[in-house]
Amino acid sequence: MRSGEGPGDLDGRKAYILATVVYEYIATAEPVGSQTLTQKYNLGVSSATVRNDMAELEAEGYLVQPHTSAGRVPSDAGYRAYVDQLMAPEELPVQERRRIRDELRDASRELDEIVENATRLLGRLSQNLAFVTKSQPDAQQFKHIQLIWLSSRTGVAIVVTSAGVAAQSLFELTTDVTPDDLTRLSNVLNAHLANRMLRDVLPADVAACVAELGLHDELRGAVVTAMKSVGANEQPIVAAAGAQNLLDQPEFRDLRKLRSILKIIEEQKTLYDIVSDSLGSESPSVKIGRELHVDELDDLAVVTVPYRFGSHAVGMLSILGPRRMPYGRLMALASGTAESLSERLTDIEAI
Amino acid sequence: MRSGEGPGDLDGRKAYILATVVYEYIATAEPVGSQTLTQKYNLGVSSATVRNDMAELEAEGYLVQPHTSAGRVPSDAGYRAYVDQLMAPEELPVQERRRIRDELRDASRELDEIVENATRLLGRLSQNLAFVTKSQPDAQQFKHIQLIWLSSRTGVAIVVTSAGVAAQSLFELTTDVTPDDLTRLSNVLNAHLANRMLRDVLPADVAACVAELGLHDELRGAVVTAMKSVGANEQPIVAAAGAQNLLDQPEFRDLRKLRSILKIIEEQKTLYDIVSDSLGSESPSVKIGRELHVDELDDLAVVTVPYRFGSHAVGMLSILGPRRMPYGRLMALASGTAESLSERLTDIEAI
DNA sequence: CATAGCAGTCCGGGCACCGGAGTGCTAGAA
DNA sequence: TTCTAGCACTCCGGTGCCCGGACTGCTATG
Repeated sequence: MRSGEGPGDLDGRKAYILATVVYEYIATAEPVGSQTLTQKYNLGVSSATVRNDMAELEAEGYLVQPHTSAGRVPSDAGYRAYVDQLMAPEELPVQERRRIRDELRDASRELDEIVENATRLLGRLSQNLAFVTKSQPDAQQFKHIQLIWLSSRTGVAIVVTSAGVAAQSLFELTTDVTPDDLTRLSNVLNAHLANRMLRDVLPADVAACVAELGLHDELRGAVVTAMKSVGANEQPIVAAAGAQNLLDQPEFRDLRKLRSILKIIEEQKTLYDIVSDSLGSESPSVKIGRELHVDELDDLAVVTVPYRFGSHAVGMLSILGPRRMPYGRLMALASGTAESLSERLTDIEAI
Repeated sequence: MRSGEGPGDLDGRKAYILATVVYEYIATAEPVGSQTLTQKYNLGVSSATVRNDMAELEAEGYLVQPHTSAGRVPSDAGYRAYVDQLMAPEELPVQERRRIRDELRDASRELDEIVENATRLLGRLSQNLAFVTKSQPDAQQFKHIQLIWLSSRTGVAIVVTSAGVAAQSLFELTTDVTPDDLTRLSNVLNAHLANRMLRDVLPADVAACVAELGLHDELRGAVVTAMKSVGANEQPIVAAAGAQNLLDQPEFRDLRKLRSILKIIEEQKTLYDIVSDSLGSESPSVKIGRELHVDELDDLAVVTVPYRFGSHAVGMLSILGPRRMPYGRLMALASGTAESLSERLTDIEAI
């Protein structure tokens, strides 16, 4: 932090003015001037004084001016200070919290579908784009494997993990097996490996099980491949909902920008990258503008909160919207939704 | 067909003029005037004559004028006549056909993923929105069921159909079963029901199998539920790709329109409805403007072609774009992609 | 250190204007 | 008849201009 900058010099009035500018800009999407401020908010000083403070805040990097003789707009640093220090944290009204829970209640029993419903709900409530990312599969626990006999030299392996049924994988052998072989192998594997973390299951463990039954070593490959394939073909982004909400925001007037953003949403990879470093974190995080490290998303921001399945954080629920988003409310909304989602998922696990 | 209208009066020159107007408008997105026409195309008559013909074509409903003293634009009927009678069918160049095949070749082995890749490819090549719908699951063949024992009163049923592994369904019982019970029941079910059409599998059939082994009738419910759930939780739309391409078209200048279209794409239900009546059809179909019966999609059109898995048409590949789309090329492109996709899928089935 | 007043800047909406593209109609030629 | 040439008329849309409004920064003063 350079001297002369940073939170240190956010004394009472200047801090309040910064907060007010951010707040007002979030509400109106118009650059805010000193006069608007003194009129709408009870500052107790004149507009000239506010002007001086705003000039300082600009010099310190918290505000920027779109052009001379325009009002001020927050910079990334301005939003950051707002989120970290100035903003009053919001709570979700009980009533709304209940509504979220209710909406998630009568959803299906399919894991992905529940998560998807939560995402759609969040997209609708937040009036922004909501999306959800699953954590790395190797942070999942191995629960169960079932090898299914199809013909004497082919079969399907189904792997169940702590995140639900997760992968099926065809295999082909050069030697014959019987349905019974596969059943016995399934049982041995389950007995030996159940509840281990997936990343801790080594090919050698599998080989041991295969050898124990005197089966051909080929099967080791089939099983290992199946386990590897958990998550490999699984999309990191389960669902995204509410893209059309973004159009309402004035920052999307520019069609070219809109186009590249739509592309990013559709490709999903970039979205995943954005939240990937918060994956597994237990606390909400906010990224603003440049902090996203994606040129096209310069004036957007993302709020990310974890959700749990049982006791583990297994994924993140995020809201993508204009940098000028109501952080307090969206954070409360995301947290509330994630909480209800976690509860719902945990109910399911209890079966 | 009312007298005085319809293809009947599309004699040589007028038909040619209509075709040219549609062609030109598709290329330029500008209303076409009589002069442009005589200059760019070799009509052999003067612009005045063309004007007269165009006035007639307008009276007959094939063309419309955005406003007095503007050129003409095709109506739904105009496009329809173009597609059905006037347009020269296009073939995909061998080279392009090969490129499509190559792009699909090294894709994954997961069925849904292959289909999704094809959709993305089609979106990219067509520069429009591509999406894919699966046919009703009860048009699928039952292949295999596996009941997996989790605890003495719970388990998972996995149903494999001709469209690939399709559903898993948890069940809970009030009486105990052994892993062996489930394995035996799986075997009996497979022996009795394999290769039947899913819709022809009756609860009574399942009950017979359960009774044969002297198991509790509860299991019938579990199995039937699992079979029902094939496709129930499956999204009718597997993938949609290329929404951002739509932004390039001048017809999407209107943000409100764009917004409602995005919403429709995201919700998917409407997209499904649009193609649902062609599902299972063996031939390509085109729907133009009002024919879609969706107000918001008034000036869009859809091209739909079936793809096969083995010998059955199991889904439809569609392109959604402005009504002013290059029908010939897009139909060729969609057919080509569907063909390569079908081949690829059929290769897989051979395993 | 805060304030009042003032001169200066810049954006953006509104308006009038005009050129261009295209039409329909009528009268005359093939 | 059927086509063509010519003409008057219409309407859109881009351009340039102007002006009001909303700011700011600066300076002088309490």
